[in-house]
Amino acid sequence: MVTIRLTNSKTRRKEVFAPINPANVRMYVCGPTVYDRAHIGNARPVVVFDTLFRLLRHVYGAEAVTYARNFTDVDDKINARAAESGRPIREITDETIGWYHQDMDALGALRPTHEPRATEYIGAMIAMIEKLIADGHAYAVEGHALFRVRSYKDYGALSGRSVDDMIAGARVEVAPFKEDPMDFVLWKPSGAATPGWDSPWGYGRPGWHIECSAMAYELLGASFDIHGGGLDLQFPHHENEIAQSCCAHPGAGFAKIWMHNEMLQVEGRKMSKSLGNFFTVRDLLNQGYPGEVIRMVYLGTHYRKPMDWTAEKARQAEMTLRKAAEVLNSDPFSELSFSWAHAKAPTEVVEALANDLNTSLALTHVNRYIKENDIYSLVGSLSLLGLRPQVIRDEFASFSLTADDRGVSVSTRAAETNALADRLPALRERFEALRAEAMASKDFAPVDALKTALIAAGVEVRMSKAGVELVPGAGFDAAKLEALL
RNA sequence: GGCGGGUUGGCGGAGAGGUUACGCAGCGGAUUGCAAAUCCGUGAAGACCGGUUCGAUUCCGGUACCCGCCUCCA
Repeated sequence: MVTIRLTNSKTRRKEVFAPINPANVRMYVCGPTVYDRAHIGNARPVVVFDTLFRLLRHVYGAEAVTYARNFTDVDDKINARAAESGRPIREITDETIGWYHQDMDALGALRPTHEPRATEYIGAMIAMIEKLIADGHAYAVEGHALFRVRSYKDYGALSGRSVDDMIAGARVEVAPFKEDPMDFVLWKPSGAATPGWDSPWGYGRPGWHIECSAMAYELLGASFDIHGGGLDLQFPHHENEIAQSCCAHPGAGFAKIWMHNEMLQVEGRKMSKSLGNFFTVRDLLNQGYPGEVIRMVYLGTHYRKPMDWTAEKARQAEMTLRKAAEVLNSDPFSELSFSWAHAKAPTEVVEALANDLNTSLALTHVNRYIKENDIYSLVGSLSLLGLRPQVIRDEFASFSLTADDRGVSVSTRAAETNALADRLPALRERFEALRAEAMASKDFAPVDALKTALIAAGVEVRMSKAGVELVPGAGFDAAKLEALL
Protein backbone atom coordinates (compact mmCIF):
# COMPACT_ATOMS: atom_id res chain seq x y z
CA MET A 1 0.00 0.00 0.00
CA VAL A 2 1.09 3.54 -0.72
CA THR A 3 2.57 5.35 2.26
CA ILE A 4 0.96 8.73 2.72
CA ARG A 5 2.95 11.43 4.47
CA LEU A 6 1.31 14.60 5.69
CA THR A 7 2.65 17.65 7.48
CA ASN A 8 1.04 17.84 10.90
CA SER A 9 0.69 21.41 12.10
CA LYS A 10 0.54 20.10 15.65
CA THR A 11 4.07 18.68 15.48
CA ARG A 12 5.33 20.86 12.59
CA ARG A 13 6.68 17.73 10.97
CA LYS A 14 5.86 15.52 8.07
CA GLU A 15 4.45 12.28 9.47
CA VAL A 16 3.52 8.91 8.06
CA PHE A 17 -0.25 8.74 7.95
CA ALA A 18 -1.60 5.72 9.81
CA PRO A 19 -5.38 5.82 10.08
CA ILE A 20 -7.04 4.96 13.38
CA ASN A 21 -9.24 2.59 11.39
CA PRO A 22 -8.26 1.98 7.75
CA ALA A 23 -11.81 0.84 7.06
CA ASN A 24 -13.11 4.24 8.17
CA VAL A 25 -10.70 7.08 7.54
CA ARG A 26 -12.21 10.29 8.90
CA MET A 27 -11.53 13.90 7.98
CA TYR A 28 -13.12 17.14 9.10
CA VAL A 29 -12.59 20.45 7.30
CA CYS A 30 -13.90 23.84 8.37
CA GLY A 31 -16.40 25.07 5.81
CA PRO A 32 -17.80 28.46 4.93
CA THR A 33 -19.93 30.92 6.80
CA VAL A 34 -22.83 31.17 4.40
CA TYR A 35 -23.70 34.81 3.83
CA ASP A 36 -22.11 35.47 0.43
CA ARG A 37 -20.44 33.89 -2.61
CA ALA A 38 -17.22 32.02 -1.90
CA HIS A 39 -14.18 34.01 -2.97
CA ILE A 40 -11.09 32.42 -4.45
CA GLY A 41 -9.37 32.35 -1.07
CA ASN A 42 -12.24 30.31 0.33
CA ALA A 43 -11.87 27.90 -2.54
CA ARG A 44 -8.25 27.00 -1.88
CA PRO A 45 -8.92 24.70 1.12
CA VAL A 46 -11.82 23.20 -0.80
CA VAL A 47 -9.51 22.15 -3.65
CA VAL A 48 -6.67 21.13 -1.33
CA PHE A 49 -8.78 18.88 0.84
CA ASP A 50 -10.78 17.59 -2.08
CA THR A 51 -7.49 16.41 -3.53
CA LEU A 52 -6.64 14.75 -0.22
CA PHE A 53 -10.12 13.21 -0.10
CA ARG A 54 -9.53 11.76 -3.57
CA LEU A 55 -6.13 10.42 -2.58
CA LEU A 56 -7.53 8.79 0.57
CA ARG A 57 -10.34 7.22 -1.44
CA HIS A 58 -7.81 5.98 -3.95
CA VAL A 59 -5.65 4.38 -1.27
CA TYR A 60 -8.23 3.12 1.22
CA GLY A 61 -11.26 2.72 -1.03
CA ALA A 62 -14.08 5.10 -1.81
CA GLU A 63 -16.34 3.60 0.85
CA ALA A 64 -13.67 3.72 3.54
CA VAL A 65 -13.35 7.49 3.78
CA THR A 66 -15.70 9.82 5.62
CA TYR A 67 -15.31 13.52 4.97
CA ALA A 68 -17.27 16.13 6.88
CA ARG A 69 -17.31 19.83 6.04
CA ASN A 70 -19.69 22.13 7.85
CA PHE A 71 -21.80 25.10 6.88
CA THR A 72 -21.75 27.84 9.49
CA ASP A 73 -25.28 29.15 9.20
CA VAL A 74 -25.48 31.03 12.47
CA ASP A 75 -23.14 33.99 12.66
CA ASP A 76 -23.21 37.73 13.18
CA LYS A 77 -22.21 38.36 9.56
CA ILE A 78 -25.31 36.51 8.48
CA ASN A 79 -27.40 38.47 10.95
CA ALA A 80 -26.01 41.69 9.55
CA ARG A 81 -26.78 40.59 6.01
CA ALA A 82 -30.33 39.76 7.01
CA ALA A 83 -30.80 43.07 8.76
CA GLU A 84 -29.57 45.16 5.85
CA SER A 85 -31.50 43.23 3.21
CA GLY A 86 -34.63 42.55 5.19
CA ARG A 87 -34.57 38.93 4.12
CA PRO A 88 -35.06 35.94 6.40
CA ILE A 89 -31.85 34.29 7.58
CA ARG A 90 -32.85 30.89 6.34
CA GLU A 91 -33.46 32.26 2.86
CA ILE A 92 -29.99 33.80 2.79
CA THR A 93 -28.22 30.70 4.07
CA ASP A 94 -30.13 28.34 1.77
CA GLU A 95 -29.34 30.49 -1.24
CA THR A 96 -25.67 30.79 -0.31
CA ILE A 97 -25.34 27.06 0.18
CA GLY A 98 -26.80 26.55 -3.28
CA TRP A 99 -24.23 28.94 -4.75
CA TYR A 100 -21.46 27.25 -2.86
CA HIS A 101 -22.40 23.89 -4.28
CA GLN A 102 -22.57 25.24 -7.83
CA ASP A 103 -19.23 27.00 -7.59
CA MET A 104 -17.33 24.19 -5.88
CA ASP A 105 -18.85 21.64 -8.26
CA ALA A 106 -17.43 23.72 -11.10
CA LEU A 107 -13.99 23.36 -9.53
CA GLY A 108 -14.39 19.60 -9.67
CA ALA A 109 -14.70 19.21 -5.90
CA LEU A 110 -16.56 16.13 -4.75
CA ARG A 111 -19.33 16.68 -2.25
CA PRO A 112 -18.17 15.65 1.22
CA THR A 113 -19.84 12.69 2.88
CA HIS A 114 -21.48 15.01 5.40
CA GLU A 115 -22.21 18.72 5.12
CA PRO A 116 -23.74 19.53 8.49
CA ARG A 117 -25.38 22.87 9.16
CA ALA A 118 -24.55 24.36 12.53
CA THR A 119 -28.18 25.16 13.29
CA GLU A 120 -29.03 21.47 13.11
CA TYR A 121 -26.60 20.68 15.91
CA ILE A 122 -27.58 23.24 18.54
CA GLY A 123 -28.63 20.45 20.89
CA ALA A 124 -25.26 18.75 20.59
CA MET A 125 -23.52 22.04 21.27
CA ILE A 126 -25.60 22.69 24.38
CA ALA A 127 -24.85 19.19 25.63
CA MET A 128 -21.13 19.71 25.13
CA ILE A 129 -21.16 23.06 26.90
CA GLU A 130 -23.06 21.55 29.82
CA LYS A 131 -20.43 18.87 30.15
CA LEU A 132 -17.64 21.40 30.03
CA ILE A 133 -19.30 23.42 32.79
CA ALA A 134 -19.98 20.32 34.88
CA ASP A 135 -16.33 19.34 34.64
CA GLY A 136 -15.08 22.79 35.55
CA HIS A 137 -13.71 23.70 32.12
CA ALA A 138 -16.30 26.39 31.52
CA TYR A 139 -18.53 28.74 33.48
CA ALA A 140 -21.79 30.60 33.04
CA VAL A 141 -22.03 34.30 33.69
CA GLU A 142 -24.48 37.01 32.65
CA GLY A 143 -26.23 34.89 30.04
CA HIS A 144 -22.91 33.72 28.56
CA ALA A 145 -21.07 30.46 28.79
CA LEU A 146 -17.29 30.90 28.63
CA PHE A 147 -14.49 28.44 28.21
CA ARG A 148 -11.92 28.61 30.99
CA VAL A 149 -8.68 28.64 29.03
CA ARG A 150 -6.52 28.09 32.12
CA SER A 151 -8.20 24.74 32.67
CA TYR A 152 -6.62 23.27 29.54
CA LYS A 153 -2.91 23.07 30.11
CA ASP A 154 -1.95 22.59 26.46
CA TYR A 155 -3.80 25.65 25.28
CA GLY A 156 -1.67 27.29 22.58
CA ALA A 157 0.23 24.15 21.60
CA LEU A 158 -1.16 24.02 18.06
CA SER A 159 -0.25 27.58 17.17
CA GLY A 160 2.91 27.75 19.26
CA ARG A 161 1.72 30.40 21.66
CA SER A 162 1.58 30.60 25.40
CA VAL A 163 -1.41 32.12 27.13
CA ASP A 164 0.83 34.58 28.92
CA ASP A 165 2.49 35.78 25.70
CA MET A 166 -0.85 36.27 24.08
CA ILE A 167 -2.21 38.32 26.94
CA ALA A 168 0.92 40.47 26.87
CA GLY A 169 0.49 41.29 23.19
CA ALA A 170 -3.27 41.23 22.99
CA ARG A 171 -5.27 44.14 21.71
CA VAL A 172 -8.52 42.49 22.57
CA GLU A 173 -11.10 44.40 24.49
CA VAL A 174 -11.83 42.24 27.47
CA ALA A 175 -15.38 41.77 28.65
CA PRO A 176 -15.53 42.59 32.37
CA PHE A 177 -17.22 39.32 33.31
CA LYS A 178 -14.38 37.14 31.98
CA GLU A 179 -12.30 35.36 34.57
CA ASP A 180 -9.34 35.53 32.25
CA PRO A 181 -8.83 37.76 29.21
CA MET A 182 -8.27 34.75 26.94
CA ASP A 183 -11.47 32.94 27.90
CA PHE A 184 -13.70 32.62 24.87
CA VAL A 185 -17.43 32.48 24.31
CA LEU A 186 -19.28 29.19 24.04
CA TRP A 187 -22.74 30.69 24.25
CA LYS A 188 -23.99 34.25 24.15
CA PRO A 189 -27.36 35.86 24.71
CA SER A 190 -29.61 36.84 21.81
CA GLY A 191 -32.06 39.68 21.69
CA ALA A 192 -35.24 39.95 19.68
CA ALA A 193 -33.38 40.83 16.48
CA THR A 194 -30.94 37.93 16.51
CA PRO A 195 -31.68 34.23 16.16
CA GLY A 196 -31.60 32.22 19.34
CA TRP A 197 -32.45 29.02 21.11
CA ASP A 198 -33.43 28.23 24.67
CA SER A 199 -30.58 26.99 26.80
CA PRO A 200 -29.65 26.52 30.45
CA TRP A 201 -27.98 29.97 30.23
CA GLY A 202 -30.97 31.68 28.74
CA TYR A 203 -32.14 32.45 25.23
CA GLY A 204 -29.10 32.76 23.04
CA ARG A 205 -26.86 31.40 20.29
CA PRO A 206 -23.59 29.52 20.15
CA GLY A 207 -20.18 31.07 19.85
CA TRP A 208 -18.28 30.30 16.69
CA HIS A 209 -15.90 27.57 17.82
CA ILE A 210 -18.21 25.13 19.57
CA GLU A 211 -20.04 24.10 16.40
CA CYS A 212 -17.06 22.34 14.87
CA SER A 213 -16.28 20.47 18.06
CA ALA A 214 -19.88 19.33 18.40
CA MET A 215 -20.38 18.35 14.76
CA ALA A 216 -17.04 16.58 14.49
CA TYR A 217 -17.94 14.59 17.60
CA GLU A 218 -21.41 13.69 16.32
CA LEU A 219 -20.27 12.69 12.83
CA LEU A 220 -16.74 11.38 13.30
CA GLY A 221 -16.42 10.53 17.00
CA ALA A 222 -14.23 11.76 19.83
CA SER A 223 -11.07 10.96 17.90
CA PHE A 224 -10.54 10.97 14.17
CA ASP A 225 -7.72 11.22 11.66
CA ILE A 226 -7.44 14.58 9.96
CA HIS A 227 -8.69 18.07 10.67
CA GLY A 228 -8.08 20.67 8.02
CA GLY A 229 -8.63 24.31 7.23
CA GLY A 230 -6.96 27.54 6.23
CA LEU A 231 -3.94 28.74 8.17
CA ASP A 232 -5.94 31.73 9.33
CA LEU A 233 -8.09 29.37 11.36
CA GLN A 234 -5.19 27.88 13.28
CA PHE A 235 -5.60 30.52 15.94
CA PRO A 236 -7.91 31.01 17.62
CA HIS A 237 -10.50 28.77 15.98
CA HIS A 238 -8.65 25.47 15.92
CA GLU A 239 -6.89 26.11 19.20
CA ASN A 240 -10.29 26.59 20.78
CA GLU A 241 -11.73 23.52 19.12
CA ILE A 242 -8.93 21.44 20.56
CA ALA A 243 -9.42 22.88 24.04
CA GLN A 244 -13.17 22.24 23.98
CA SER A 245 -13.03 18.78 22.50
CA CYS A 246 -10.13 17.52 24.56
CA CYS A 247 -11.73 18.75 27.77
CA ALA A 248 -15.15 17.37 26.86
CA HIS A 249 -13.75 14.01 25.80
CA PRO A 250 -10.59 13.50 27.84
CA GLY A 251 -8.14 10.97 26.52
CA ALA A 252 -9.62 10.81 23.04
CA GLY A 253 -7.10 13.21 21.55
CA PHE A 254 -9.50 14.77 19.02
CA ALA A 255 -7.82 15.06 15.57
CA LYS A 256 -4.57 13.17 15.07
CA ILE A 257 -3.30 15.28 12.23
CA TRP A 258 -3.93 18.97 11.70
CA MET A 259 -3.41 20.38 8.24
CA HIS A 260 -3.43 24.02 7.23
CA ASN A 261 -3.26 25.48 3.78
CA GLU A 262 -1.44 28.76 3.26
CA MET A 263 -3.24 31.87 2.18
CA LEU A 264 -3.88 33.25 -1.27
CA GLN A 265 -2.87 36.51 -2.87
CA VAL A 266 -3.88 38.15 -6.13
CA GLU A 267 -1.21 39.57 -8.42
CA GLY A 268 1.19 39.69 -5.51
CA ARG A 269 -1.06 41.51 -3.07
CA LYS A 270 -3.47 40.53 -0.39
CA MET A 271 -6.90 40.17 -1.85
CA SER A 272 -9.16 42.89 -0.57
CA LYS A 273 -12.15 44.81 -1.76
CA SER A 274 -10.38 48.13 -1.37
CA LEU A 275 -7.54 47.10 -3.70
CA GLY A 276 -10.06 46.00 -6.30
CA ASN A 277 -8.50 42.57 -6.60
CA PHE A 278 -11.25 40.72 -4.82
CA PHE A 279 -12.80 37.88 -6.84
CA THR A 280 -15.37 35.28 -6.11
CA VAL A 281 -15.16 31.93 -7.85
CA ARG A 282 -18.31 32.91 -9.69
CA ASP A 283 -16.62 36.09 -10.96
CA LEU A 284 -13.85 34.02 -12.53
CA LEU A 285 -16.27 31.52 -14.03
CA ASN A 286 -18.28 34.39 -15.49
CA GLN A 287 -15.13 35.92 -16.92
CA GLY A 288 -14.74 32.72 -18.91
CA TYR A 289 -12.19 30.87 -16.82
CA PRO A 290 -13.37 27.26 -16.85
CA GLY A 291 -13.40 25.55 -13.46
CA GLU A 292 -10.69 23.19 -14.64
CA VAL A 293 -8.35 26.11 -15.31
CA ILE A 294 -8.98 27.52 -11.86
CA ARG A 295 -8.36 24.15 -10.25
CA MET A 296 -5.19 23.66 -12.27
CA VAL A 297 -3.85 26.99 -11.02
CA TYR A 298 -4.50 25.92 -7.44
CA LEU A 299 -2.79 22.58 -7.96
CA GLY A 300 0.29 24.31 -9.37
CA THR A 301 1.32 25.56 -5.94
CA HIS A 302 1.95 23.37 -2.92
CA TYR A 303 -0.76 23.86 -0.31
CA ARG A 304 1.65 24.95 2.41
CA LYS A 305 3.02 27.83 0.38
CA PRO A 306 1.36 31.15 -0.20
CA MET A 307 -0.32 31.13 -3.58
CA ASP A 308 -0.61 34.00 -5.97
CA TRP A 309 -3.54 34.10 -8.37
CA THR A 310 -2.42 35.74 -11.62
CA ALA A 311 -3.88 35.97 -15.10
CA GLU A 312 -0.59 34.61 -16.45
CA LYS A 313 -0.96 31.42 -14.41
CA ALA A 314 -4.48 30.99 -15.67
CA ARG A 315 -3.20 31.44 -19.22
CA GLN A 316 -0.55 28.77 -18.75
CA ALA A 317 -3.03 26.40 -17.13
CA GLU A 318 -5.38 26.83 -20.04
CA MET A 319 -2.57 26.18 -22.50
CA THR A 320 -1.69 22.96 -20.73
CA LEU A 321 -5.31 21.86 -20.70
CA ARG A 322 -5.58 22.53 -24.42
CA LYS A 323 -2.61 20.30 -25.05
CA ALA A 324 -4.11 17.65 -22.80
CA ALA A 325 -7.37 17.89 -24.72
CA GLU A 326 -5.54 17.31 -27.99
CA VAL A 327 -4.04 14.14 -26.60
CA LEU A 328 -7.38 13.01 -25.19
CA ASN A 329 -9.00 13.71 -28.51
CA SER A 330 -6.22 12.46 -30.76
CA ASP A 331 -7.96 9.13 -31.23
CA PRO A 332 -11.75 9.35 -31.47
CA PHE A 333 -12.01 5.77 -30.32
CA SER A 334 -9.68 6.02 -27.35
CA GLU A 335 -12.49 6.34 -24.89
CA LEU A 336 -13.87 3.08 -26.17
CA SER A 337 -10.60 1.19 -26.10
CA PHE A 338 -10.49 1.35 -22.34
CA SER A 339 -12.93 2.76 -19.88
CA TRP A 340 -11.81 6.24 -18.91
CA ALA A 341 -13.49 5.81 -15.56
CA HIS A 342 -11.16 2.94 -14.80
CA ALA A 343 -7.89 4.40 -16.04
CA LYS A 344 -5.42 4.17 -13.21
CA ALA A 345 -3.12 6.96 -12.20
CA PRO A 346 0.53 5.91 -12.53
CA THR A 347 2.32 5.11 -9.31
CA GLU A 348 4.57 8.15 -9.59
CA VAL A 349 1.53 10.43 -9.57
CA VAL A 350 -0.02 8.69 -6.58
CA GLU A 351 3.31 8.90 -4.79
CA ALA A 352 3.67 12.59 -5.54
CA LEU A 353 0.31 13.20 -3.89
CA ALA A 354 1.09 10.79 -1.08
CA ASN A 355 4.14 12.90 -0.27
CA ASP A 356 2.27 15.66 1.53
CA LEU A 357 0.09 16.44 -1.49
CA ASN A 358 2.80 17.46 -3.92
CA THR A 359 0.33 18.49 -6.59
CA SER A 360 2.92 20.51 -8.45
CA LEU A 361 5.10 17.45 -8.96
CA ALA A 362 2.03 15.48 -10.03
CA LEU A 363 1.40 18.09 -12.72
CA THR A 364 4.99 17.71 -13.88
CA HIS A 365 4.21 14.08 -14.59
CA VAL A 366 1.01 15.10 -16.34
CA ASN A 367 3.04 17.34 -18.61
CA ARG A 368 5.17 14.39 -19.57
CA TYR A 369 2.15 12.21 -20.39
CA ILE A 370 0.92 14.98 -22.65
CA LYS A 371 4.28 15.17 -24.37
CA GLU A 372 4.45 11.40 -24.77
CA ASN A 373 0.85 11.07 -25.91
CA ASP A 374 0.16 8.64 -23.08
CA ILE A 375 -3.64 8.78 -22.97
CA TYR A 376 -4.06 6.10 -20.38
CA SER A 377 -1.71 7.68 -17.82
CA LEU A 378 -3.08 11.10 -18.62
CA VAL A 379 -6.69 10.12 -18.02
CA GLY A 380 -5.85 8.32 -14.78
CA SER A 381 -3.78 11.21 -13.47
CA LEU A 382 -6.26 13.91 -14.37
CA SER A 383 -9.06 11.96 -12.74
CA LEU A 384 -7.15 11.51 -9.51
CA LEU A 385 -6.38 15.23 -9.47
CA GLY A 386 -10.05 16.08 -9.92
CA LEU A 387 -9.50 17.40 -13.45
CA ARG A 388 -12.29 15.59 -15.30
CA PRO A 389 -10.91 14.25 -18.60
CA GLN A 390 -14.24 14.30 -20.42
CA VAL A 391 -14.82 17.90 -19.45
CA ILE A 392 -11.32 18.87 -20.53
CA ARG A 393 -11.72 17.17 -23.85
CA ASP A 394 -15.11 18.73 -24.50
CA GLU A 395 -14.08 22.15 -23.28
CA PHE A 396 -10.65 22.48 -24.83
CA ALA A 397 -10.31 20.08 -27.76
CA SER A 398 -9.66 21.55 -31.16
CA PHE A 399 -11.99 21.42 -34.13
CA SER A 400 -9.39 20.06 -36.48
CA LEU A 401 -9.38 16.71 -34.82
CA THR A 402 -13.09 16.09 -34.64
CA ALA A 403 -15.14 13.68 -36.61
CA ASP A 404 -15.41 15.87 -39.66
CA ASP A 405 -11.76 15.71 -40.59
CA ARG A 406 -11.41 12.05 -39.96
CA GLY A 407 -14.48 10.64 -41.53
CA VAL A 408 -15.77 9.09 -38.38
CA SER A 409 -19.08 9.86 -36.80
CA VAL A 410 -17.84 10.52 -33.34
CA SER A 411 -18.47 14.02 -32.10
CA THR A 412 -16.80 15.12 -28.95
CA ARG A 413 -17.54 18.80 -28.98
CA ALA A 414 -19.98 20.65 -26.81
CA ALA A 415 -23.08 21.46 -28.84
CA GLU A 416 -22.43 25.17 -29.05
CA THR A 417 -19.02 24.76 -30.60
CA ASN A 418 -20.05 21.88 -32.80
CA ALA A 419 -22.22 24.23 -34.78
CA LEU A 420 -19.15 26.23 -35.68
CA ALA A 421 -17.06 23.19 -36.31
CA ASP A 422 -19.34 22.47 -39.23
CA ARG A 423 -18.39 25.74 -40.83
CA LEU A 424 -14.65 25.59 -40.30
CA PRO A 425 -14.03 23.02 -43.05
CA ALA A 426 -15.58 25.43 -45.56
CA LEU A 427 -13.20 28.14 -44.45
CA ARG A 428 -10.36 25.70 -44.63
CA GLU A 429 -11.18 24.78 -48.20
CA ARG A 430 -11.35 28.42 -49.18
CA PHE A 431 -8.05 29.01 -47.47
CA GLU A 432 -6.43 26.10 -49.25
CA ALA A 433 -7.70 27.32 -52.60
CA LEU A 434 -6.40 30.83 -51.97
CA ARG A 435 -3.10 29.43 -50.90
CA ALA A 436 -2.76 27.31 -54.00
CA GLU A 437 -3.46 30.36 -56.15
CA ALA A 438 -0.94 32.38 -54.21
CA MET A 439 1.69 29.75 -54.64
CA ALA A 440 1.21 30.00 -58.38
CA SER A 441 0.85 33.77 -58.70
CA LYS A 442 3.31 34.68 -55.93
CA ASP A 443 0.74 37.17 -54.73
CA PHE A 444 0.24 36.26 -51.11
CA ALA A 445 -1.85 39.28 -50.12
CA PRO A 446 -5.29 37.61 -50.31
CA VAL A 447 -4.30 34.51 -48.41
CA ASP A 448 -2.46 36.58 -45.82
CA ALA A 449 -5.53 38.75 -45.35
CA LEU A 450 -7.66 35.72 -44.60
CA LYS A 451 -5.00 34.33 -42.31
CA THR A 452 -4.84 37.59 -40.39
CA ALA A 453 -8.61 37.61 -40.03
CA LEU A 454 -8.64 34.06 -38.78
CA ILE A 455 -5.93 34.79 -36.25
CA ALA A 456 -7.86 37.84 -35.13
CA ALA A 457 -10.84 35.54 -34.51
CA GLY A 458 -8.64 33.44 -32.26
CA VAL A 459 -8.13 30.64 -34.75
CA GLU A 460 -4.74 29.04 -35.00
CA VAL A 461 -3.73 28.55 -38.63
CA ARG A 462 -1.55 25.52 -39.19
CA MET A 463 -0.18 25.05 -42.69
CA SER A 464 1.89 22.21 -43.91
CA LYS A 465 2.47 20.32 -47.12
CA ALA A 466 -0.33 18.00 -46.15
CA GLY A 467 -2.85 20.81 -45.95
CA VAL A 468 -4.33 23.35 -43.61
CA GLU A 469 -5.68 22.93 -40.11
CA LEU A 470 -7.81 25.55 -38.42
CA VAL A 471 -7.77 25.27 -34.64
CA PRO A 472 -9.64 27.60 -32.31
CA GLY A 473 -7.30 28.87 -29.62
CA ALA A 474 -7.64 30.57 -26.28
CA GLY A 475 -9.02 33.80 -27.68
CA PHE A 476 -11.52 32.16 -30.01
CA ASP A 477 -14.23 34.61 -31.00
CA ALA A 478 -17.18 33.04 -32.76
CA ALA A 479 -18.62 36.41 -33.76
CA LYS A 480 -15.52 37.34 -35.74
CA LEU A 481 -15.56 33.97 -37.39
CA GLU A 482 -19.16 34.47 -38.46
CA ALA A 483 -18.15 37.64 -40.28
CA LEU A 484 -15.77 35.68 -42.48
CA LEU A 485 -18.35 33.22 -43.69
C1' G B 1 4.80 44.37 20.50
C1' G B 2 3.95 38.64 20.68
C1' C B 3 3.71 34.16 17.70
C1' G B 4 4.09 31.40 13.11
C1' G B 5 5.70 30.93 7.96
C1' G B 6 8.41 32.30 3.60
C1' U B 7 12.79 34.17 0.45
C1' U B 8 15.01 29.09 -5.83
C1' G B 9 17.00 30.95 -12.95
C1' G B 10 13.52 36.57 -16.97
C1' C B 11 8.52 34.65 -14.75
C1' G B 12 5.89 30.57 -12.26
C1' G B 13 7.32 26.48 -9.37
C1' A B 14 9.30 21.28 -7.29
C1' G B 15 12.60 17.43 -5.56
C1' A B 16 17.20 15.98 -3.51
C1' G B 17 23.36 16.86 1.44
C1' G B 18 27.06 15.37 -4.07
C1' U B 19 24.28 13.58 -10.45
C1' U B 20 18.79 17.46 -16.12
C1' A B 21 13.18 19.20 -12.19
C1' C B 22 9.20 20.75 -14.92
C1' G B 23 6.13 24.68 -17.35
C1' C B 24 6.11 29.62 -19.64
C1' A B 25 9.24 33.14 -21.95
C1' G B 26 14.34 33.60 -24.53
C1' C B 27 18.08 31.87 -27.91
C1' G B 28 19.86 28.36 -32.11
C1' G B 29 18.21 24.79 -35.75
C1' A B 30 14.52 21.77 -38.66
C1' U B 31 9.95 23.00 -41.06
C1' U B 32 7.08 27.27 -43.71
C1' G B 33 5.84 31.52 -49.51
C1' C B 34 6.06 34.34 -44.54
C1' A B 35 4.15 32.65 -40.13
C1' A B 36 1.76 29.61 -36.49
C1' A B 37 1.89 24.86 -34.47
C1' U B 38 5.25 20.90 -33.91
C1' C B 39 10.09 18.61 -33.32
C1' C B 40 15.43 18.86 -31.95
C1' G B 41 19.06 21.54 -29.21
C1' U B 42 20.52 25.39 -25.59
C1' G B 43 21.89 29.39 -21.80
C1' A B 44 20.09 30.85 -16.99
C1' A B 45 19.09 29.91 -9.89
C1' G B 46 18.97 29.19 -4.94
C1' A B 47 18.19 36.92 -0.28
C1' C B 48 22.71 38.05 2.80
C1' C B 49 26.47 36.57 6.61
C1' G B 50 28.48 32.73 9.43
C1' G B 51 28.64 27.39 11.11
C1' U B 52 28.50 21.81 10.48
C1' U B 53 30.55 18.72 6.32
C1' C B 54 35.25 15.91 1.98
C1' G B 55 31.02 18.61 -0.21
C1' A B 56 24.95 22.75 1.11
C1' U B 57 20.64 25.83 -2.73
C1' U B 58 19.21 21.41 0.55
C1' C B 59 21.03 20.84 7.85
C1' C B 60 22.05 24.72 12.07
C1' G B 61 22.49 29.98 13.78
C1' G B 62 22.14 35.20 12.77
C1' U B 63 20.72 39.54 9.51
C1' A B 64 17.50 41.78 5.91
C1' C B 65 13.05 41.78 3.49
C1' C B 66 8.08 39.78 2.69
C1' C B 67 3.52 37.40 4.37
C1' G B 68 -0.04 35.68 7.92
C1' C B 69 -2.43 35.41 12.81
C1' C B 70 -3.14 38.00 17.45
C1' U B 71 -8.76 42.54 15.52
C1' C B 72 -14.74 42.39 11.40
C1' C B 73 -12.46 40.27 6.93
C1' A B 74 -10.18 33.34 4.79
